[in-house]
Amino acid sequence: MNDVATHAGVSLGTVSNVLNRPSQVRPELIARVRSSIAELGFSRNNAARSLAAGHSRTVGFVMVDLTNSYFVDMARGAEEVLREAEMFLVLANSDIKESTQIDYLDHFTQEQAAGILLTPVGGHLDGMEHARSHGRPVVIVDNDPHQTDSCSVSTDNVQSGFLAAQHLIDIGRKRLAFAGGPRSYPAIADRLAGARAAVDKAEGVTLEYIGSDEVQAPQGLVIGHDLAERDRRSLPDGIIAAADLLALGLLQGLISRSNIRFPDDLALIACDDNRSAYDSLVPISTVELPGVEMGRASAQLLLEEIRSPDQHTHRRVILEPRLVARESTIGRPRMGAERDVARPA
Amino acid sequence: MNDVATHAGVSLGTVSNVLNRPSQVRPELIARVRSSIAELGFSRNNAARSLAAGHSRTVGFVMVDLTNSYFVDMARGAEEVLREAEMFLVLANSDIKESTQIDYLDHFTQEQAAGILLTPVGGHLDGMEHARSHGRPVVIVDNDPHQTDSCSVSTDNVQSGFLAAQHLIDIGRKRLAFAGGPRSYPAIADRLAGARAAVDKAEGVTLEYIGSDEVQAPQGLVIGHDLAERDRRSLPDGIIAAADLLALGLLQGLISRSNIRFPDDLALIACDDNRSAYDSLVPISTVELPGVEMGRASAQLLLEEIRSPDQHTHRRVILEPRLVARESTIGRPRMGAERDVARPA
DNA sequence: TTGTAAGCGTTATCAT
DNA sequence: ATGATAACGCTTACAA
Repeated sequence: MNDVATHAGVSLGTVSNVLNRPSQVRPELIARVRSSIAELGFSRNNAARSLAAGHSRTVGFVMVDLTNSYFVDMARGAEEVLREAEMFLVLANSDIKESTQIDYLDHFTQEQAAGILLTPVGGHLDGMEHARSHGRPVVIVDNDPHQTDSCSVSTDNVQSGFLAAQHLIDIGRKRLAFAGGPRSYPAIADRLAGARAAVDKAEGVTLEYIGSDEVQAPQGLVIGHDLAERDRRSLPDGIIAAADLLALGLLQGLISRSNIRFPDDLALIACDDNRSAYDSLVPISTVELPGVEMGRASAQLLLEEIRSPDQHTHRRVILEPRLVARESTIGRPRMGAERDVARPA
Repeated sequence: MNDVATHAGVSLGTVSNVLNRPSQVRPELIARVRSSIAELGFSRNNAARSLAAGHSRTVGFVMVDLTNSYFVDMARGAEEVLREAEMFLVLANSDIKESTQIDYLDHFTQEQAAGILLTPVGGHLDGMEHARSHGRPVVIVDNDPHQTDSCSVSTDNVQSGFLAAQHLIDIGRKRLAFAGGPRSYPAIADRLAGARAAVDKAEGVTLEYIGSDEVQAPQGLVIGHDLAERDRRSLPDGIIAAADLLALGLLQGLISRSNIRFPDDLALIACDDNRSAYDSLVPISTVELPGVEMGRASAQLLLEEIRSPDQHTHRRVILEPRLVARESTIGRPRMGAERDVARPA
């Protein structure tokens, strides 16, 4: 920047002003400085900026699972609002390891990050306090810690389960099942509770619980295979899967080992939407989590705290999920002359 | 750090030495300083470190596609070797947008990143030169620019296609098809060329090309549906899919609309492994890209250039893919008494 | 409106 | 082995 000043024949301060407060500089000088910058190929030094300013223009996002589109959507949402604020979002993969999460939290703290977004591994907030105590605002995402001195943005999992079950009830299903576990995981427990609430509210509808120790595709496949063995009368006519990969596996397990048709014989709906799983066979209905909106909301809360740390008061934002009905519950859109899917014979 | 020095009753320089060169400090003082650090809850300021040192200890990875496990594997591999070197890896999502890629490249440059890893969007290297000219080492990943002043790490796509086709030939398939496009995409063209090479080398084996404008699941589904319409004699007995999601769609399209059995009637193998797609139905054979190894290799090249910028000479590393035979080509492992899969009637 | 100069918290180079 | 001290390149008063 010194070189630029010399080259443009102005002082260091003026160059800084051109960069940060151009309105306070004579147009003529602005032009001169700008052309010097271009000519010299000058690039600002953020280390120096951060040191002088006391914080960087970077927000760090410590993420649990990069391969899940839900989280990537959050990153997109957050990036969008940060970009408007002329800040950058960088990601760190905690890879579901608590110690890695702490490492990155510390790293962003040392980097003087403007703020930190955190999807806590298994709800663990360790390391967050350290970041806060060093002046780094933190927003908890996809997790509602109920009790904490940070803002948080999460989704209403009870509502997810409720919407899913209600949808099945609305299309006339009576014998529902909720598939997925473990129930010790709050998100799962909440969804189950929501489903139960919807069922209890309805007349003559039952809810069966089918557990699993994870909610990935393989567990779904196993459940699907098990269901395929059942005699038809004991089969549920509507299933709520705790997660979409589980639903995907379940669907495939059932289709490959039975003649059960979706949604005619069985309607299937998932909670949570990892889009990568849906481009196939029978598009699965889902209660979609508002990933992008969550990202936006968290970035906004973060910006608020960054800009006015004093008058800022923490908030817990809970966003509502949205029902997306697809073929697995409402069947094919009636247009065109395509053959039915999932009807092998 | 000044506070620590005062608190421990030593000089600033000594604190710095305890942190960076403890071997040159008397054990007694080390202990004293360390306990002061703990007591004061001191956290280093990386902005200051980077400013003084001329570079940070952070490597930036500008990634095209976060939701693909292939790239996330690279991040894991790179992270592993960087961690040993006491450096950090942070990720930026270019989201397949060239302008975003450039933005992040500039950002990491300004941040004085120790180095940059780049999976170029559509092979575009714009912005890289700028980073280099400002002293930031860059390693190109998953792309072989043949001509450039950077190290690069890529996979041998021709070999991918070759291995896939050879595997089908080895298990006795004669009428092969290669599915996927567009051929203007180098990775696809190379895989096709490799497949062709294997076919040409074999006796009495033919290769059909089935194009598509993308290699995602929906295109696979369409191809699968089309194939289901064919009369059985004109059907290939072995298919190489240009990418795994394409293969997944293809498999599902075929299973849902025909009685074709895998691998009995048709053997299916994919190039490229996005693991998220494989936990289902018929596990699909694939020619796996060595994501983790690529990440490790790129980080190593980067470290080399970071540590000795002068005597460093650029290298192009090309890693070999690996055949992973699964059920879609070699059938079920013969153990246990499980029913056959994919045999609806 | 523009220039001057004092930090920001380290690293690294000197003496000691 | 330790203590001073000069950069590092910017931001931000404050002075002109």
